[in-house]
Amino acid sequence: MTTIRTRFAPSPTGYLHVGGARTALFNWLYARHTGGRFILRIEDTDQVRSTEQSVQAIFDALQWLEIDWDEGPFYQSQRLPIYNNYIDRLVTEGHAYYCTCTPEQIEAMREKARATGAKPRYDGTCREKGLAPSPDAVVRFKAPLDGGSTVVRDVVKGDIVFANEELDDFVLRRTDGMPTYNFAAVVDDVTMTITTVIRGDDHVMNTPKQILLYQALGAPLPTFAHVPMVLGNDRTRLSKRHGATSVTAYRDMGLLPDAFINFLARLGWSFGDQEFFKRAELIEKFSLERVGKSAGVFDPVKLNALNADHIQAATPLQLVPHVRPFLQAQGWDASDDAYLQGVIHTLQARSKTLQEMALQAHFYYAADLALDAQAAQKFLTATVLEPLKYLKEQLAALPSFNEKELETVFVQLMEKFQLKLGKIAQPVRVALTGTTVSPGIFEIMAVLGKQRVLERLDRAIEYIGKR
RNA sequence: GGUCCCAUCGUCUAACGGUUAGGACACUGGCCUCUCACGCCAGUAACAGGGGUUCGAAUCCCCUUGGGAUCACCA
Repeated sequence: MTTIRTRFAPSPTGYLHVGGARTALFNWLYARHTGGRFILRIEDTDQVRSTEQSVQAIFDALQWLEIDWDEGPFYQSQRLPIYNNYIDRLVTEGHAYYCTCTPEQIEAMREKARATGAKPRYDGTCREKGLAPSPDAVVRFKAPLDGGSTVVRDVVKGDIVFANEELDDFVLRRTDGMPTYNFAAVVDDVTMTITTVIRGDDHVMNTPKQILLYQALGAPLPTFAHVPMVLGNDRTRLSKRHGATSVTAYRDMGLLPDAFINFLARLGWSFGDQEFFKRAELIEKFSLERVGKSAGVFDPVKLNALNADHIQAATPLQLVPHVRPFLQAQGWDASDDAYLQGVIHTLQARSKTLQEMALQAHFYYAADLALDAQAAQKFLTATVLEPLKYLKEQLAALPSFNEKELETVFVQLMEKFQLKLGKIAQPVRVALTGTTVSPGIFEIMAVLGKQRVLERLDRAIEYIGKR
């Protein structure tokens, strides 16, 4: 049994988008599942569109997703000698040839073909000329002229047959000396001994060309797995119009990386009825056989729901490093880990995103908490003045501040003033949080601690006295 | 337009010839309850259409329709 070797080969022409992330994920999962190797390769042969920042953006996104690679990153721009070697070999063996037709001539060819209703393709002008290398010559592949066909054996799509006459003599190396995508990808996959090519199904039309190249090179074919596209809500290719497509944008919105990969995995892949997967579970259960064939719509609502599940399933300790940046972005000093864990514990079940959690944590960190005018007006009334004063006294006398004891104090208070919990809870909530919506008041008090609670009760009592 | 792929609730999907077509998100109702959530229970909702094959089709075949991908010296 040979070791499985997969690769993710993005072109650095922008940030890593959702579809690319899923391709990377599937390759990574498959390699991890099979105990194979996952290779990262940067396809930067497009000199004008490739940028340094894009490479960095891809690294950042993969790092956030915790998708690590075993080999690379390899840069195609640094492998020119290798491609040139194979070009020479292909030319001497008669599989490729130099061509000096200009782009204008090619365009004219296509125009003519279109006019007569034929397929726009290279007409083979230089095919048999036996031209020598020159600065303005490209190298073209000699596509087979036999009326044969090339079949792509795809693990997710099944066998796909292409008539060879659909192919033309495509360019392998440009006049600037750079290899083209199909050629560089094949040479790399051959030399890196990639066993399994997993990529978006927008690449199926390239595959017969690549198979022909494998054959010309005398190299064994890898297994192909073309995974379906990710669509926007209008069933067209996902783009900016549909909202964020950059992976790191989801990080910044407060998604957990494990939730994001869970969502991405379930978009196109399934394991019975199971929706929730921890990372290790994904690795354990992933298989190419269970990848579906049809394109799926990216649903941010479901992504958030799954994120909420992952937030709930995590421990406060695990969430600390993920939540802290969002708190800091709000301007809070979130350096106290123990306090933060308490905060997280009370907010976990109420937050779909880390961003939401940070917003809801406002009252835990605001030094000079403002009371919502409407809430104060409605709940901080004269009738609760005495109960609040009593509460403050009782709490001040409490040796420790835990939920059980706090509850006991409230039971006594309710009895003494003949109040239902519903009548006193909201005023207390407003006093402590400034609003009418929050976690349970006992848990809040336990986290806030005696000092803050007493201060805030004081301020509420003061407020009532002034109205 | 040529070539190629795809087709189950609004969305993600299960089903691998025999099920009252299941689950999840969303939505609606109820329960729980100190607010909001969480949780629990219940409900609405799908096999694109037409032909075959078969005792029996969501499942296999063909056609139609609809959607998508791709047709570069981009990747």
